[in-house]
Amino acid sequence: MKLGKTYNPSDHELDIYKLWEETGAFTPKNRGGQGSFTITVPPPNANGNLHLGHGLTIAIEDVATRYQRMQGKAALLLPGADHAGFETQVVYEKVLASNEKSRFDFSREELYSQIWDFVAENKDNYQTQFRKLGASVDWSRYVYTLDKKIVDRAYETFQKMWNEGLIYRGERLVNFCTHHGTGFADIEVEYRNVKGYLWHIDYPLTDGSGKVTVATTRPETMLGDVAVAVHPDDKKLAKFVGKTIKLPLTNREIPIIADEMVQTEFGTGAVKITPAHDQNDYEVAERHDLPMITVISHEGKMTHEAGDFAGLEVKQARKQVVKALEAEKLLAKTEDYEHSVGHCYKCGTVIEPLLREQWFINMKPLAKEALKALEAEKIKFYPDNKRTQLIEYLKNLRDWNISRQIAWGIPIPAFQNIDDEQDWIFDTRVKQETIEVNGKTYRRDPDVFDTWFSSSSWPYATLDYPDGKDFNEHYPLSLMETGADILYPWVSRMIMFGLYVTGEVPFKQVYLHGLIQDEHGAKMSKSKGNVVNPMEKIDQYGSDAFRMGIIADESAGNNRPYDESKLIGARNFCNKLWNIARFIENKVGDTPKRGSVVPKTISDHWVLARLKSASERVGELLENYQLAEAYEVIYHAVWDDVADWYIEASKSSENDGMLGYVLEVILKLAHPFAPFVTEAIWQNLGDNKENLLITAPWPIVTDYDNQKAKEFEQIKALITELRQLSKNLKLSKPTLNHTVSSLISENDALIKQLTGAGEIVQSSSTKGVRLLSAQAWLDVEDSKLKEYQKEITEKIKAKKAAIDNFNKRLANRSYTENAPKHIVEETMHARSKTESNLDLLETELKRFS
RNA sequence: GGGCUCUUAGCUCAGCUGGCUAGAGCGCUUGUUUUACACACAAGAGGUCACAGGUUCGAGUCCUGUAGAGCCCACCA
Repeated sequence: MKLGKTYNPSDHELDIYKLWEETGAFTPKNRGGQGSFTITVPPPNANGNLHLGHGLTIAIEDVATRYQRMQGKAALLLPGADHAGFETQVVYEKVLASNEKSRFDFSREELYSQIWDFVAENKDNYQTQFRKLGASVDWSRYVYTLDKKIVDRAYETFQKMWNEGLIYRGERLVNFCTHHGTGFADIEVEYRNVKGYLWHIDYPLTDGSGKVTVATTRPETMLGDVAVAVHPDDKKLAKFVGKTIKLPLTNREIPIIADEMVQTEFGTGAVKITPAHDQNDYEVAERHDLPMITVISHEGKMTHEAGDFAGLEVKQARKQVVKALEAEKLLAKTEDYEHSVGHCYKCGTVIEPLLREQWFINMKPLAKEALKALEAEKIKFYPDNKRTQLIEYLKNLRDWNISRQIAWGIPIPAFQNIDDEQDWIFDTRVKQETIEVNGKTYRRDPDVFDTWFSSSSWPYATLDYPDGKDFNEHYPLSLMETGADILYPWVSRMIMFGLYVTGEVPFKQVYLHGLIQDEHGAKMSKSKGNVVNPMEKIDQYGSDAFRMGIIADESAGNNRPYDESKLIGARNFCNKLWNIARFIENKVGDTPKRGSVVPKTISDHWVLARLKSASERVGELLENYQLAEAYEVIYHAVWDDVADWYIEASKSSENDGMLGYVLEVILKLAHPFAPFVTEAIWQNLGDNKENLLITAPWPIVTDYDNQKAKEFEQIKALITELRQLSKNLKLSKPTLNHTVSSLISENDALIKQLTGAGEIVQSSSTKGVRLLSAQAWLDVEDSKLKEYQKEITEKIKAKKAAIDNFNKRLANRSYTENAPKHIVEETMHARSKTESNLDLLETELKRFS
């Protein structure tokens, strides 16, 4: 089949992907490699579109997987999709809003089934996009986070924790979004700096002997104050401890207590204690056994405890309280004040710390095991500093609130005795609202799990823990590759859960990629309109170009701006591969003679040397996940070594077996990065239908004669020098004289081909310009030699500087004595070579002047 | 307050265990239609590796400090 002039990705990509899929190429199968290689793809939202980060994830994971597959390992890239509880419900609420409905119009069951259908409608979308990216995932193992096996694992884990006392239910301060009506884990709260005020309020002592001034950013919470705290050693304020205060705007009397948490130098040195709405205050109240008064409801309104202010929105209440205090002349001062306030990461509503009953996991024991594993380096991190970072995080880990008050998620398998609030039991009959156990009636907890709770089991749940075949063969995973931003919420928890449930680390390596920002380094966001859509880029440049372009800038852990020029470079590279194939097809036909590789010319030996080194180097780099560097090595092996040198050289002396072989090797090398174009070529050349490139073995390059390879290097240097001189001296078809170089005479056709030299003759004439790379002279008219003088002078200068450098180093006895022998030898070699070049140049200069 | 990064060519970045006469892509300059490719070929220009010290025979690479940029965590009433 004749290949077209340029590679047009869209002509091939769909067919090629279909071919892989239909032939079962993605199914893990050991082809002689050592063991298995396994990655579970971090599941994207089932209803969403892939963004650039997903594109990068797939590119990295697929390159690694394809490389390992070619190493003969049973390679598995396992795809999945996430129900993404809260995220998806938020999206669906927007859909409802556009139909002038809200979640309050439906029961949780109704909502759940509506969202189920909504997601089902959009699920194909993401699968199509994975295919466009060329993800070599095994679709037969596709897992959805609401699949039975995932839910079952979540329930088992919950039960195990319950039985072992790691799960507790308690009324604690919870980060609550009053707009979305659900609590969050600490880690999900987004803190932002907010300009506000620090209000100083006078609290009169009950005995009338004076006042204590407190400072607060939230005056409305004073209605829920239960004490005022001062530092026990505070020189001015400690004397008030034990007295009481008549709390303004209420008729309550509250004590003044001493607690070390108070910082005397901050604010007024006296802190109002509102345990129901502040984490610190909550802890103080626990220590001092104080009551907790809730004045803000889960809807963000003041409760009946707020007296006259009941029913007001928090913001309104704040204004009203300030006004009332002013009226009573109790507002001592209002200062501008910037501080950090928790916000809902979806809607931006200020997070209210509210007292709620929720399920918590005691994280200490889990973190302890994870710390042990991390400190023992049981998991290799790319980059390693993320491991250190995770260790610090785990040392200070707090308990995890896993209850969410939303519909879309996995129901928590816990039921409460309707006659005894304290009596909770574990039961998985969550489809029923009430169950009977031992003659008692229990009502289901209406909440669902935090989505991260079930995703924490991802590595083993997807592989059919505990007794599935996959679990046996593929666990622990070889690699967990994901965004550095979910190191804490996901990676840390997978490690803890993996250790807790399976007793093993869930993966042996972690690769964390950074964020792709826009071209100016700003975060991409829909609202800014600076989002780059990977699917559009694939349509524009092709899937391979997208993959390589996005990887070309990648280094573990670092954020980097999106750079389209890299995609363009990669697109050109695909075209280069295509045209190499086209050239070779013209020479040797559709069926390159694989297997009959006999290197004859020095360029044959040389290209084998280059390809061998590239193949080995790429292997090393990929084992270390230095993807951008591996890509660069392949890029230059293909473009410089094969296209610019080997193919050009072949035009003077063709070796069809070699051409076919060289093509085969570069297609294999490039395949992990550019799967479509390489497979498209492979399929076009000969009958490869039974023999796909995707499952072909990684090339082990055939033997060559190193001496001959080196000879080509010499000729290469000669050619480069000739081209340089011809260009600088504006020569056309110059004659090259050489004395007795058999290398030159044997390769005169090659030299002529690549330099446009006119004649190459063996002669004793030393007329013209002496080359540095060989005992040869380029025949140049005397008139042109004048122009060359300046260049020689400059070259001489550079050589002298270099020699000075070498001399300095070699004169230093500490260097010659301490540096490794081969380094010193290299230096000496370099010096003598530079010196002889300098000699030649100086002789030349003398001759000209 | 704590932790972690980053600063190398006009732009975006590599440079892993110190040996560099510092690399790549894109851009730029000059020339070329040459048995596939102008998404091309050939030849070039361009950097005191943020700064200051230190360790070392030798530092872009290790250490300390300074300046600037960023990310994350924390109970900033």
